[in-house]
Order: sequence, then C-alpha cells, then structure tokens
Amino acid sequence: MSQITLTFPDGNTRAFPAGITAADVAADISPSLAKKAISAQLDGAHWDLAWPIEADAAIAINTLKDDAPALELIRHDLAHIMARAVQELYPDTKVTIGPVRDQGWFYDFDRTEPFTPEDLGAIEAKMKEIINARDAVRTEVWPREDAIAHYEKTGEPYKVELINRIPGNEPIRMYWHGDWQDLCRGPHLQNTGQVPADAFKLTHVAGAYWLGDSTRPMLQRIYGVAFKNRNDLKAHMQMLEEAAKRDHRKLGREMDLFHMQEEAPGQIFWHPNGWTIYTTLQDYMRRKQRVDGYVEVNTPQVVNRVLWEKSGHWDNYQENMFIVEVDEDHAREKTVNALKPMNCPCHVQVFNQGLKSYRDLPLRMAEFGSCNRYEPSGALHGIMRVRGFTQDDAHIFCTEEQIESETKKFIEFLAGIYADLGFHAWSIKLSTRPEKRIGTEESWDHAEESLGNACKAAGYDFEIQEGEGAFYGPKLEFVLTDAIGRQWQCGTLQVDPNLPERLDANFVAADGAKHRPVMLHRAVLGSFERFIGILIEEHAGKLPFWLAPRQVVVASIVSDADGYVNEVVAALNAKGIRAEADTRNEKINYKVREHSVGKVPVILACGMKEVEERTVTVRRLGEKQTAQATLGQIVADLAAEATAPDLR
RNA sequence: GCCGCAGUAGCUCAGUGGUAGAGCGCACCCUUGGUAAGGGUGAGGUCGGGAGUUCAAUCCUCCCCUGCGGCACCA
Repeated sequence: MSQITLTFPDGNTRAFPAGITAADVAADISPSLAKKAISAQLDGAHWDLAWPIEADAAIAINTLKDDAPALELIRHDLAHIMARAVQELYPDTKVTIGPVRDQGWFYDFDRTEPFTPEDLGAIEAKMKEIINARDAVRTEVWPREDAIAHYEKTGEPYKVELINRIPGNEPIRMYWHGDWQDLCRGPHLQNTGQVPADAFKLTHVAGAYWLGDSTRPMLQRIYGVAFKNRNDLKAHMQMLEEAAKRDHRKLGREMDLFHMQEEAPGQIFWHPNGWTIYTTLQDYMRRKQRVDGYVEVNTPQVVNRVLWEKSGHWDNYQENMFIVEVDEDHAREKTVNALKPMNCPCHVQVFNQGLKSYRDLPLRMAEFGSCNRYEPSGALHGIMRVRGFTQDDAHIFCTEEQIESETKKFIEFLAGIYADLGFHAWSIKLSTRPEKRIGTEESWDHAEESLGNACKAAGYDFEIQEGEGAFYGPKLEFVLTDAIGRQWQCGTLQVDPNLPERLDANFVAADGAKHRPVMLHRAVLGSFERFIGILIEEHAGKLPFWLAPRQVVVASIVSDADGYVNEVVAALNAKGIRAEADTRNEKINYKVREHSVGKVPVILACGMKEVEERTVTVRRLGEKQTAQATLGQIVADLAAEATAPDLR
C-alpha cells in the first residue's frame, strides 16, 4: 500500500497509508481528539472525517472550538435533521434543498398543507429527539444512474432534478443518518449528537420559488438559526429584539415622523417632525453639491411616452411605470404619459438644449428628483422601499477619458458625506460586464478599468461582482454597515454610454466635430426616504442633534416658571434651534419620561431656582446626570451643536 | 406578482354567532410636584371594504384592499 505524508499545523509531518481518513488520523493522535473531532481542513478545504485521503496534504483536525467549521457543520447537519423531522412528522412532504445561510439554515419543502407555527414547535421537538439519538452519519458515493433510480423510486422528483444539475465530473454523494436519506455533498459531523440540542431555533416559514425561479412551483421554506451554545443563541435573539426596537416603522409612528395609508400604498405622508429631518438632510446635500461643482436642475414629473420610447424605458421598464392617460377634448386617442421613474432622460433633454462644447465637460447635473415607480406590491417595505421617492440624483456628462477622474472625485465626495453622517464602515463593489450587454469590448475594458483605478486612486479597496453590471456599463456600489451589523447599499455610480446615444446627446470637441458624451449616473444617499429610514434605524431614533426634529424641550417644574420657560424657548428659537416649551400641568418626572421616550436630545428643566439664577438644568438623552448652565451659555452651546457638519 | 399570516378606539392588544373591552394617549377637574408614568372624571369604535350563509355576522364562507414575514423583482 502506498504511503502519503500529512503535515500538521505545528509543522510536523507523518507518513500514513493512502486512503486513511481524517478520523483515523485524529484517533492516532489521541482518543480524546478522536471523540471531539468534527471535521478537518485538508490543504485548506473543509474535509469530512470519513472521507479517504489519497495524497500528500496539510491537515488540521477541527473541533467545536473552531468557529467557522463548527458553525458550518452544525447548521448544515441541522438542515438534514430538520428535513428528517419533517418527513417523519409529515410523510407526504417532498424534500428539496437546505443550505446554510446567515446565522442558520433553511430547507425548502413541497407539501400541500401549509406549515403552521405550531408545526414548527413539533418539528423542533422531533429534531431534539433525533439529536439525542446520536445516529451516526454515513455517506457513500453512488453512480449517478443509481441515485436517480433511487429517488425516482422514493418519489423525490426535486432530488432527481438536482442530480441532473450536478456537473458530470462531480461525485454523487448519498447521505444517511439513522434510516433517513438525503443527497448532499458534505462534509458532515460524525453523528447527530454532535449538534448542540439547545442552541438552535426554528424561526419562521415563508414561501420560496423552487430554484429561485418565479416560473417554478412555490415551496415552503422553514428557516432556523443555530449556534454553538445556548448563550450565543440568546445573544442572537437579543440582537433581533434590538433590530425590532429600531424598526423605522415603529419609531416613525412613535416619533410622529410620517405615516402611510392604504389610499396611497408605497407613498409617504411626512409629518412636521419627519419633514424636518428630510429638509435638513436635503439642505445639507444641496450645499455639499454646490461646493463640489454641481449645477442643480428640476425636470417634469409627467412626461409623454414618446420620450420613454426613445430612452428605451417604454420597452424595458413599462410594467414598473405609473401610466397617466389624459383624455383631451376632441382627441381621437388619449395622450399617454408616464410619471418619471428616473431622471436621466430628462437630464439629457436639459443637456441637449443649446450646443455643448468640450469646454462644458464634465457637466455635473444634479436634481433632487421625485420619481414614481410601480414597485411590485410584495416589495414595499415601510419608507425603505416605496413607490414615490426622491433621489439625490445627478448625471455627470463627460468624455471617456474623464470617467476615471470624475469617479475618483465622486468617491471622495461620497466619503466626506458618509463621514459627516456618522457612517465610517462602508465598502465598494465593482460590478462588471454581464452576459447580455451592448457596447464594444474595448469600451467595457476602459470603463471597468477606469472605475477600478478611481477606487485605488481615492485609496479604497473594492470587491468585484462578476457579471453584475447593467447591460450598458459597469457600476460601483457603495455599501454601508450599520450599528448592528446590517448592510445597506446606498451610493452608486454607473457608466452609461447608451442613453446619450439613444437620446442623441453630443458636444463639439476640440477637433470641431460632434462627439458623444458618456453619462455617469450617481447617487450618494440613494433616496432620501430610504436613507432616512436607515438613519432612524442606525441611531435607534436618537438622531444627531443637528438632524433631530425636536432638538430641545424646555420644561417647567412649577407653573410659576412658565414665563421664564417661554423666554428660554424664544432665545433658542432666535438662534434657529428647534425648541418647544412644555408648560403642561404635569410633574417633571412625567415630562422627562415622555420626552425621553420621544427621543428629544436635550431637556432643559426650569424651576424657581433657575428663574432666580437665570439658568437651566440640562438633561441629555440617555444620561441620568443633569448639569447646570446659564441661559447665555446653553444657547451658545446648543447653537454650535445644531450647526450642520459642513458648516462647522 | 407568488406563498403564508394578519387587520377590533389615536397606539398596543383582549374578546364573543345575539350590534364590544383593557392599558396608554386625549379632554376636563384636583394637585405646584426637582429629573423615566400623582389622583379622579369623561369622550372616543360602520370591529379594513364588498357580497353570501343565518332569525341574527365583528365572529362562519367567498372576493377585494392594505399591512407583516419571506420569495421573485430592484432597469
């Protein structure tokens, strides 16, 4: 029998017979390791303990202490355990796929009856039984035809389809624990008992299309989360509670920011408090854009279909547009218009007015463009995904040679804004040419290279998303990470040579001839509506002072102080600070609680002592301690604090 | 759009085949209280919309609308 050499993490090497398993290697090291072992890394690849090793390799034995492989295996085997539990409880159920995902896994089932929340409890109990049975996991590589025949016999058509989709050179691996059987590439734990029985939870059921294809059957997907121990599970459940507390829909109601109602689904009724955030943010963005060399325009909401036909939206995007038909007097046919779903075609119209010279480029044309899109009903979500919204949109008309420098300039612009708004963790993704595309390979090469170079020149790394670009050009996406670790794609920059072509935009170059400009579609926030939703969740409603809709409440402790309270409010208002008086017939405890719950950053309390000394007692949101300040001092301090970051 | 679940007072929710209830909020009164809910009284509901079953529907059935969780979508 031939020998192989395995190298251990400490650098030692040993010879073993070829075909030895990682389990044997672990047992050879120590019986305790053999028991604790869950899998191995073989030349970096995740390797099942039971798989034979046929060649020289670097090997490391994983135990539950190794987070990544441990969680991977726990979640993966729980998917199988859940599928077995489901089939034991509901034998008419057909299994499909069940991958590891996020903090857990899901498994899709085909069953006529819907799963109920009570069913989840029963499934969870059955899973615990299976774990406690400590059934050994066994896998075998089968010939493809045998596996297909097996699943045809057992009535699992989805498995047959999966096998047919596995590339020909890959082994068909059959999996068992107990008598239950599944198809799976592995690796797996040694037995079901290695899964912690108290660190997982089934979370919810939802519909999901087979293979993610909306033309295929809708399956039932059960989601679960799993960790290495009970405490981690508990921490995860607490994180979910925290996210629920931060939900902008809940805070929006509590802080009286906005509401939505069924006569206008996907559109927002902004209340005074919410609109204050909106306009404060918009004023800030407008100042930033002016400083950065943008011109601002405003273009029509309702535009005849003729323009949308020229721009290509009518063909490609019609089902997402609000169509407005107008029956004009004596007209044979109704005039057909659409609410603009985006601003770019209108911006080209502005560009096309008059003759443009190369000296006009780059031309940075911004609009806080109100757009309406008929989003699918299932996509709507609070103010994050709506049908009526305003983008911080701009189009940079430039030459191909200017793409790189304009992109670099934009990245720096965006970085400054994210920093001002308190977002320090963000990353860039570069989406490259998709399979279905227009344009020459040379222009794609140049555009992709320009975007990549611009990132590097600005000092940022980027991740490539192969084939994810738009059909007309590559794009950058800017992704924020929020306070509780969630990611939000906000900023974007897309290279577009297509629309100038379709709408016949041109400029006179130095050679005296007409040339086609390139458009860079770009946004920093994305939409104000969505970004404000993100801000609310990021700060759990406790917005920075300059953005807070109600910045200060001045509260009287006794009614004899009411006059002085009004004087303090007037002094603050005179400096542009959003301050209100609370002179209601309530105790100071009550007022403090109410305004704390309402996320007012500063409460100034005034009793007779303050009236006599012409001071205020300052209480900051989230702080138990109070401080004294003179009236003049607090007005000056808060005025400084209320200044937007770009004006400091 | 698809699958599932839900819709009762401004908010959070309970409830019943015989036309509804709590807490908070709101209004008024008492109370002038020093940093997260002082006390009392009162007003407030076409039980999401429509149709059906029934002597009788907020409750049962069907259709629609909206929301929630996913999926698909996000040019």
